[in-house]
Amino acid sequence: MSLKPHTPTLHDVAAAAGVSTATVSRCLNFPDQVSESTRINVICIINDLGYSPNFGAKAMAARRTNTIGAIIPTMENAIFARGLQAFQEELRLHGFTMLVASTSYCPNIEEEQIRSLVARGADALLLIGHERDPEIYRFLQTQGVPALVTWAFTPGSVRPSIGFNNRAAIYEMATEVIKLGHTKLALISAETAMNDRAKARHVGIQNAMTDAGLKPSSLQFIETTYNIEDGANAFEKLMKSDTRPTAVFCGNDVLAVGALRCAREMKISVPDDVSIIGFDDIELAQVAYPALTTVHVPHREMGRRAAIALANYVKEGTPIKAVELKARLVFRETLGPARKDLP
Amino acid sequence: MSLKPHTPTLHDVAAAAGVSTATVSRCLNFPDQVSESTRINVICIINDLGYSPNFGAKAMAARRTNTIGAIIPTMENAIFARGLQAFQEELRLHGFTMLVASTSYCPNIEEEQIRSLVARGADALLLIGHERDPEIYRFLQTQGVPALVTWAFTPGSVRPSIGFNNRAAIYEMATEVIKLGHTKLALISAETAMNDRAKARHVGIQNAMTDAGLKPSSLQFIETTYNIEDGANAFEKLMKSDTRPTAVFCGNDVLAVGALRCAREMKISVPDDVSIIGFDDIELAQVAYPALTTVHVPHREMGRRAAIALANYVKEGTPIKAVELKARLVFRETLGPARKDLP
DNA sequence: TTTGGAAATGTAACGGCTTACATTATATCA
DNA sequence: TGATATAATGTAAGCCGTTACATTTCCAAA
Repeated sequence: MSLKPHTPTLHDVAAAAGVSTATVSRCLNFPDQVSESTRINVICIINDLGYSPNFGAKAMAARRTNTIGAIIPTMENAIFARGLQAFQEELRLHGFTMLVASTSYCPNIEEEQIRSLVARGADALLLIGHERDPEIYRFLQTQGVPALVTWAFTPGSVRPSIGFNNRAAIYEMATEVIKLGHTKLALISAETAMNDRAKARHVGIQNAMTDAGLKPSSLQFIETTYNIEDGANAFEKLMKSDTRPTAVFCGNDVLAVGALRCAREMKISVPDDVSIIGFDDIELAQVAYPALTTVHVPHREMGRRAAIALANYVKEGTPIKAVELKARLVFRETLGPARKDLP
Repeated sequence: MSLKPHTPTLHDVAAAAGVSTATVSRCLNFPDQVSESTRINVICIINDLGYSPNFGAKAMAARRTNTIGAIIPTMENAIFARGLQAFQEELRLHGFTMLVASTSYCPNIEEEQIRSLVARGADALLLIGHERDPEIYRFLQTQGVPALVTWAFTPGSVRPSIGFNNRAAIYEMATEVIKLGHTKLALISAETAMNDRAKARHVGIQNAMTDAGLKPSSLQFIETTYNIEDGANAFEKLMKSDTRPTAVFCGNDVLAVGALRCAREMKISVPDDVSIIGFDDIELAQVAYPALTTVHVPHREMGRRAAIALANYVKEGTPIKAVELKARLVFRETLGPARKDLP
């Protein structure tokens, strides 16, 4: 019912400028193919009329959108924001626009979003993690839309990815934790269904336990969604259990901060009574009190590299090479030696 | 150069199904106008072929996209995330899709994003705050794209908005602060250029000071960008000045948390030595230590209402009514009485 | 059997832009 | 000055859906 007051089109501009639509189009897309006088004239008219090219028509005619879609699990916490920011900035340097969609960690919504972005003409897609219905990969195949997986790097995976080895990273951290004398470990994880990163982290800790002579089955494991509140709840449960762990790994910093808050409320001292370990190293981790020991994920670097790879692929057809980045352990204040005086 | 393996089109489906394109189109958009046998047949073929309608073509033909754009200053902190989440959820209920773009608080980028979303066929736009180049409003006018302003409610504004009165909210908080004996106040603000919310908050504090008999000019005022780091830096500067304030207002919780961190590093006790007040009440505020006294902004409600208003406007032409929501003061631990023993 | 109307389907114009190809204007050189 | 290369512009055929309108099919009632 919106009273569209006839949006100006290329034709209107062309008519007003006394040139053909082709010339106007060239003014916009290949300015140097047009004589200066014509160009200036046309540009003025475009401004006067408030003309703006219709994206749909343009995409259809050019069979190219210069748009790359990014589908992330959530925007509600900063975990993906930084990587995405870098992704976007780099993309822009290459003349691409980013379209974001979020899935709330739900595979169905993710599928829907993928279809939506493809329909919108995304020239390529950035996806988080490998694990999804093969049907989706097939769909992308038929549509001819390349997809790059990031935030994960699984050695030997079929699909190229730019990310880090989640398993190895947490393995390293767990090993350090165990060295400090911790034997009773717990993990507050994201839901592992359709989440290869979460699975890898789970396995990584278990591997470290095995290699250190601990029984991996003794790892207390809670799956939850990714909110501060959830972290607090899970932590409380852990602390009230009769096999209270001395070190609690968290699937991410958000969860860890929730755990930290809960510890404070319960008057449990961190790290004296219990150590808490995060994952991601978002800003929150430094601000938390005590500051969070965590695994630093190279968000920006991942985003940047992904953008370059995708841009080059779309523009030049350069094949995408898998890149393994390194996650780094960051020791701050929430990790300490295991308490010995407990039962 | 991407080897598009001929994306299937409506024609392909029609040919394969032995029907006309119109019938296929109807199967998709008005299934009940098609006989069941035809429909099933067509749907199967669609799946086999992996057909997905081309958004651009669809938008052009239907002259409607069912897409509403949202342009926010930043995704890097959670301030807008929650409101947007609610916006999106509600939009979805009405059959609309949301497209987000962020501006890094830069007017030029905002303009660019507005044009981009309009070009992409957004049926309407959600904007943060009133203040922007009038040229942009004119552009939206010619393009026939309605825009709704949110996150702000300025009484008597020409343009309808759904938000809260930034000035009044902080006025109320400042009045409480002054009641606690604070006379030396400071404000760490976002840049106020082209940011009516920031301006309103500045004015609100000054109004409260005036009304309480304080000189508004004594308010120490620092403008900065919106990162934790910036909050810390600004706070440090304030604490090192020779007119050290006893209460520091922050433009948002992110800045406040930065200030808090700095205070900890400088061994300044909060709230004994200095009070810190945030704005927004994002999750961070509860997690901070000490927990942040702040102004609770009804993010979700704003998002929801905005979605309803916009959806109804686009679908039925229902005029958009301005709505004033209430912000609420949340007293936690970072606000205390002014210290009396200081010079 | 005929007939009228509803249901199902088909036809084709249209939407706004790009671009290959054709045409015209301008500059360059012998 | 005329021939020719080059720059500038124009023409018109798509791109892929939707939808008004036309046509065909089907069924029930007469």
